[in-house]
Order: sequence, then structure tokens, then C-alpha cells
Amino acid sequence: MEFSTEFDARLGRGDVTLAERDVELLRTVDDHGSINAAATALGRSYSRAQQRIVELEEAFGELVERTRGGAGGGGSRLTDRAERLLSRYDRLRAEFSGVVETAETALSGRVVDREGELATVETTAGTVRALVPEGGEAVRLTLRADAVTLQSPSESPDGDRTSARNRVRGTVLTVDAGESVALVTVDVGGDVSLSALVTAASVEKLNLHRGTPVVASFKATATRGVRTD
Amino acid sequence: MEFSTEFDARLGRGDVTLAERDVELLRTVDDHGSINAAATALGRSYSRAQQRIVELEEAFGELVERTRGGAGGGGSRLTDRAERLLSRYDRLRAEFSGVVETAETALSGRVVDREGELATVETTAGTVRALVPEGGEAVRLTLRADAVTLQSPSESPDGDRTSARNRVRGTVLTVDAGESVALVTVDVGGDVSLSALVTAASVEKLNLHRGTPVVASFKATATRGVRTD
DNA sequence: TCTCGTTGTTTCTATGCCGATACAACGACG
DNA sequence: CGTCGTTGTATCGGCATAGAAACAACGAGA
Repeated sequence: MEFSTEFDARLGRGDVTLAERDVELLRTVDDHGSINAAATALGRSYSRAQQRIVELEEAFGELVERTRGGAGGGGSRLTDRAERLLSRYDRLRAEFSGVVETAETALSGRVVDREGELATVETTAGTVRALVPEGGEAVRLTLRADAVTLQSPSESPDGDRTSARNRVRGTVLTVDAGESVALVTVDVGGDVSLSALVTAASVEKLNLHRGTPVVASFKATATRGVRTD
Repeated sequence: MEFSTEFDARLGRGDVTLAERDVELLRTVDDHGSINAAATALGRSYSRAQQRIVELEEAFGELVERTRGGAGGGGSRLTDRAERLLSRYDRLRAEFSGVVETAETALSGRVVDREGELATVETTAGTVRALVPEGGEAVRLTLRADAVTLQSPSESPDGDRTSARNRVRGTVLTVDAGESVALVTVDVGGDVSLSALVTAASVEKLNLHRGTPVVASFKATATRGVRTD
């Protein structure tokens, strides 16, 4: 069954949280030069918009510099603090978007050893280390495609000199090339294949196509599990 | 300024979206054995809870198996479909949590070349490849600590045989050891340091401590940018 | 066949959020 | 010194959401 995955991001400070709606408002104030024009442009009431800005400022500091009088009657513009806040929000949202957009591999497995939140998990694709919250036995691991590094088997070092502890041999199943990046699926012996997001340049350098033998490596700290029991 | 980063995750199908509140309800139905008991336990009204379940089922299929009659008057339990749905939601939420909890490095830079959404960006830490949405010039790159692999400089291959295209030399600044994982900051010459989340085992194997020379490598596809202009 | 607590359905009501409206205060510009 | 469109403030009303309450229907078990 196919779902759409959605989210909304918030930045909290005290008991006030900055949400998408607030960001939209502040951005529009910046664009239109006044709270009034911004509210109108967004189809929102001025009074609520103004109140909301005051509320946000109580938590986040001065965000909007108001001026009154003059030819145009006055206006408002964002402070540097507000710009930084919006930039911070953008990055947060971009990261969440990354989660939603990036392909992922899900592996079912069983915890066989554990040291703190670092677990050793037996999966169909082999034994991997992963971060798993305490308490679980049966787990499901999630691994983002952009966390998987592919390399040529001949170059595969002994693994003692890198912090990427998980290392699986396999052969390339498919290469779905985009404009500048490609989604590569790798058969690693289990019932599911492993997805890796690599650049087009890497596809060429590693000569990736169906049948290419590769070593897929990924960090334990980038492999996260949730319990399923 | 320190913020709390929050999110809520949703799974959509058609025009119905499964939110945290719904997951909570379904889980409680499972725990208590009836919609009625679940609603009471959550301090919610039975009628709304029941209506919501029907609404969810119209989009997601049968989620709750109801029975009426018998000693206890009947009851409800979750279907396999519901269990799978909840598991799927858990993994999504876990991924978002990962974003919130994982340390990250932010690099300011400037796009000097671009091929599709893959950009070459000059930063204070050197030249890196990153995924940047079209249109930007000045960008801010975000790199998750769990996406950074550390390796010993002696073992650093020529880079043509791996798909981790970004490679930066540096020296370890700090090692913040947790129970089983450690957050390592690496001085890479710029004004900011690079954070890497590695296992305690890797700290030992690579002999990481202040002053250790390392090569930090990370994939272009795991480096995401947002424009700042 | 009766009992029981459930499911299923309807209606009323409380609440919170927000737009709409009205009006006072402001102050640089002309 | 008046004008102008802004900021700032208070109040009313609409709308959506959800709890409260009441009641019918159900059906396995005693």
C-alpha cells in the first residue's frame, strides 16, 4: 500500500512554537514591506497577524521593525534576528524533506547483541550494527539511500581503518539514473535489495550497471531501528 | 539562540491523513481491547473515536475488527493491516526523530558549478559536492553527523573507487563519548568544525583523540543545501 | 431467552481559532 | 500643521473540532 508521507516542522522556544504559517507570514511581511499588506496578501486578518507577531517576539526576540508615519504611512521590515530564524527553519524543513524524499531500505532483523543503544542485528542481508532503542528484540531497521556508500570490491579495505562498520557484498540490480544522481539497487542476498543514492559521476567511476559486484558500506550510527514486537 | 525542534509526522492516503493522535487511538484500542475502553483511557469521547476509526478505514482499509455480544459485551482488536500501518508510522517517526536528535554541521558556501541539482560548493572547509535546489548562489549546507565517515589518513584511497566523493583532511578536536557512540568534532581548517557520530568501537580502532589526524568523508547526496540569498 | 457491555448513530453544546470590523494612536512627509 | 496609511487594540461573530449525553442495535454467553 502506498502512502504519502507528510510532516510539519516547528521551532520552539519557551511555550511558543514557530510553524510554517508563521514563517509564511514573516516572509510575506518582508516581501510586502508592511504587516498590513502581508496579511491582505495572505488572506488573513491584520489583527491576528499583528498579534501573532507580538506573541512570537515575546519568545524569539525582536523580529519585525515597525515604523509609522511618512509618505506611505509607515511599514515594517524583518530584523537580522528574524532572517536568521527563518534560515534556521528552512534548513530544518530541508532536512525533513530529505527524509520524505530519500529512498530507504527497510530490513527486518533480530537483536543478537547489544551494548547500550548500539545493537548487533541479524538480518537477511547479513549481520549489521545499528542504533536501536532499548527493549526490542525483533526490530525493523531503516537505512537511507544517501547513507550507503558503494565501492569496488577490490578496493575494499579491511575495515579497521574506517568508521563505516557495516559492509555488505552484493551485485548491482538496477541503476535508475536521474540528471545528476542515480538510485542504485544492490542485491545483497536477502529478500530485499539495498538502495543507494549516488552521483552520476560515481556511477561512471565505479562502472555501475546490472551485475557489477560492489561492496555497500554504511555506518552503524546511520542505521536506525524500531522494535516490532 | 537555542531552539527546540519539533515535528509531527503524518501518513496520507487519499484525503485522509493518519496523525499521531490516530496512532495513539489505535494503539490504545489494541491495549484495552475495545474502542470504548480506549476512548475512556485517553479522555476522548467514544463517538468521535469511533467515527474517526471509520473515517480512517475508508482510506486505509479495515483496521479494527469489532465483535459484539458475549460475556464482556464484545470488543475490538487491530487487524494485521493496522499493525503494518502503525509499524510504518513508527519507522517514519523514527526517521524524523533522527533528524531532530542527530547533531549536524552547517557550512556556508557559494555555488561555483552545477550539474542538475548536484552542485560544487566552495566552503570554508574546502570544496564539496552537494545537492542544492536550483536557483541559489549563496547556500548553506547541512550535513548530518551520522553521514560523516572517519578514516585513518594512511588508508585514504584515491577516491575513485568509492562513491563517497567528499573527502576532507583534518584533526580531531573533541571526542564526546557516550555509552556506545561518540560525537567527534574535527577541525577541517575553516571557522566551523565538522561533527561525526561514530561508534565507541571506531573511536578505539582509529585511536581517536584530540590531535588525531583523520580524513572525513561524506557523500554528496547526503549533503543538502538551502539557498540563503 | 435474557443479560450485558459493547458498537453504532444522532444531537446538543463548549471551546478555541481566526476573520471582520471598528477605532484610537502614531509620526514622517509634504 | 494637516494628511495618510500604517501600527496597535478591542470586540463580535463564524466555523470547525470534539466532548457529552442519550439511545438503538447487536449478539455471544450464561
